[in-house]
Amino acid sequence: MEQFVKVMKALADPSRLKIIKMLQHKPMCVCEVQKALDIPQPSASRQLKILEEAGLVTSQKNGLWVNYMLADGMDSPYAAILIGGMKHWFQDDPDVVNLVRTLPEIRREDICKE
Amino acid sequence: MEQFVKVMKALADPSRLKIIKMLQHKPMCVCEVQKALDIPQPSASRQLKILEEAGLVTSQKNGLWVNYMLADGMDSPYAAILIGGMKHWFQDDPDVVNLVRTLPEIRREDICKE
DNA sequence: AATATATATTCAAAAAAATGAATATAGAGG
DNA sequence: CCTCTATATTCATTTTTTTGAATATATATT
Repeated sequence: MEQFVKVMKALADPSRLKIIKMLQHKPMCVCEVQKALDIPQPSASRQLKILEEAGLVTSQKNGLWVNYMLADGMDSPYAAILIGGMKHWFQDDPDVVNLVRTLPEIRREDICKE
Repeated sequence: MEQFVKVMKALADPSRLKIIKMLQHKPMCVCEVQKALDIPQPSASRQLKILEEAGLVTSQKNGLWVNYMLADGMDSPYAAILIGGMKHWFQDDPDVVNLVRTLPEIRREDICKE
């Protein structure tokens, strides 16, 4: 029940939902998320951590970068069903539509060196 | 997305989860919930309201009593899938097991007139 | 080793949510 | 109309989350 509550809390936030919607399209590093949502870097890092601790997202280190991607939900039935549902939900949300549209332009090579 | 967040927040609380687990067995009025969870009456009322506003629970007035029961989720796909999942989840949680075991003894006729 | 960069953490302040106590409302019955 | 009872609401307080700013860590490069 504790783990379920953790998943619910992680998903009870629009920024984090947007992150998940973006990760449905491609893995992203912290600075890409930061840029896409136009939030400070520590904030992006924290949101991703919350999602990861809920089992909704996993990360993979690659040198200096950390790739965050959707979890498969194998270890949490709660995470699994929500990740599944979210594939279809919010497709028409204006914010999400916009975000996803700008996604191809968000590339770490262009963005993070500033 | 706003509605989804509301559902997540409603479910991010152990007391409210327990209420849902109880409602899987029978409709309950406020004072039954109050007694089952051993919480103050206003607290029971508020928790039920939060669940209702999230579309997870509906209510039906019957004279002085208000019957709360699980929603069918017809108006919210989010609520629907969570209500569905929760039929199977937490079945082994000690708190839930105990609660459900005491449930037959919680009857408004015996309890509320005090 | 020194520097640069992507990410993470800490800590204080702000915002949001939960709780308890008191009180209000609404319907039933005399 | 008055009272009783189940439920709802309000308000002040406390607890929990969130946020921003500053700083720390880790890895790559020179």
